[in-house]
Amino acid sequence: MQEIRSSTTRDTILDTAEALFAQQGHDGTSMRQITGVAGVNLASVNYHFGSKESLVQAVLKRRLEVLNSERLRLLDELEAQAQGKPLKPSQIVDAFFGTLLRLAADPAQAGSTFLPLLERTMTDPSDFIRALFAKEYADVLERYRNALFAALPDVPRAEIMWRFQFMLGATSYAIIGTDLLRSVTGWTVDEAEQPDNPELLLPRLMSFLLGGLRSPLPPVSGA
Amino acid sequence: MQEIRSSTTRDTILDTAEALFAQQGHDGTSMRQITGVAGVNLASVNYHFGSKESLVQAVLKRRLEVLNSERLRLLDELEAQAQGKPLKPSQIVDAFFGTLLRLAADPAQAGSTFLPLLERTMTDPSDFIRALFAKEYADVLERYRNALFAALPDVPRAEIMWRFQFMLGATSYAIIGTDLLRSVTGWTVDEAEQPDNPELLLPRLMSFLLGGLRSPLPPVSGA
DNA sequence: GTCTATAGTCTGATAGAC
DNA sequence: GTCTATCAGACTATAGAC
Repeated sequence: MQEIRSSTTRDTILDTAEALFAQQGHDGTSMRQITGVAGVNLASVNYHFGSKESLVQAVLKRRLEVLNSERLRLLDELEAQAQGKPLKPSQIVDAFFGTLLRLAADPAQAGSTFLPLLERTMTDPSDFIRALFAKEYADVLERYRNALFAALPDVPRAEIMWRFQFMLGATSYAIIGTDLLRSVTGWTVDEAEQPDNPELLLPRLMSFLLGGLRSPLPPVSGA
Repeated sequence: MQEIRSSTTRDTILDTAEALFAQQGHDGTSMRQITGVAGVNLASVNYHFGSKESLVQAVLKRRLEVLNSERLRLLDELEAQAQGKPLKPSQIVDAFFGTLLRLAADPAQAGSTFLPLLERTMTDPSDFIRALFAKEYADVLERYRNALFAALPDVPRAEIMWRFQFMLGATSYAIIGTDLLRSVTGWTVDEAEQPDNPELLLPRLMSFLLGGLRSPLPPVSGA
């Protein structure tokens, strides 16, 4: 499909735009700034991507494809091993949310810049963003939803959906956590650790997510 | 300080801007659009607020003051009742996060429009937004942090901070939950319930948060 | 206090030379 | 494919009449 050694200008634009969008949002970033920092011509964005909107989509899509295909691959693997039996909730949670955090440790995927961007974009109500997410997430969410339903047959499905939503939020804030709590609250981690190191963050998050997922059902769900 | 019966133009601008910011973000909303929808003159924003940036701050500040003073009031009340003994984690969590969700049910505080705006703004890295949050949240977070430390003396403080962060995220996504999961995933709640009814949502969230907060510590924290 | 008119700057996009 | 030059429109902010 693509020549092996293509890509200089196009990828430079993608990388630069990704970094700037993460810092300033796509609204707050002009094409002039992107091309200026990238050292390419202003017109090249329109030549390669057609419009700014398409550039935003391309930036997101490049990473989402990697993220979600890895999630699907892991789920395939787990289900093959289980041979038809339901998976353990912890396996599902790790495959979905752990994959996201492990991506943050992968410089090849620009994890440390892409993940804050992903988080900010998740809550962006623009139509063209919502459309992209709906498309990119459709398969993965369908598969994981069914896996969770099978893993937790006694929990009402509406409850599982809500808890999935809560887990999404906790994970999002885990990703931007270092920035957010520190800047808003001035709280500091007094221990000698790197809080943005996913090897430390992941077990913390997993423990929290599984505690929440398995917690007693609220009175509401006693249908 | 303020005349009892003042406020038409100024409050109309605040209300309109709040609604538009929630839908489109403050970047994506122009003063022309605000004044157009509000039916006031373009120049009146600068007259009443000085600049667009100040208007954004005023919109946020108006609600944050109500939210956080209620949080402080509840904590005062709880601590007075406890007479020096540590509070229960569930009391603290409900006073902090429950107050946020109960605001969503209060039409007088425009909860259903303000809360999505709050969520989107939380992750906005603009300096003038961060400065506002730091200022508005300083007291509340200091008080609640200490209450949690006292309530959970056996849990390492760094762990408590992280779990607080995770709870913030879960709550944020609980607020925008109806929109997010539904539009991105197409998932529907098949039961006959109003998912955005906080009387149903609150117990669900509380159950999840407390399950996460109390879950076994990850190996990391075995310091 | 409210308005009109406009200054001054920025935006995304494109036509056309090379 | 890459560039310059530029268009047409949007923006915030303000000066000044009423």
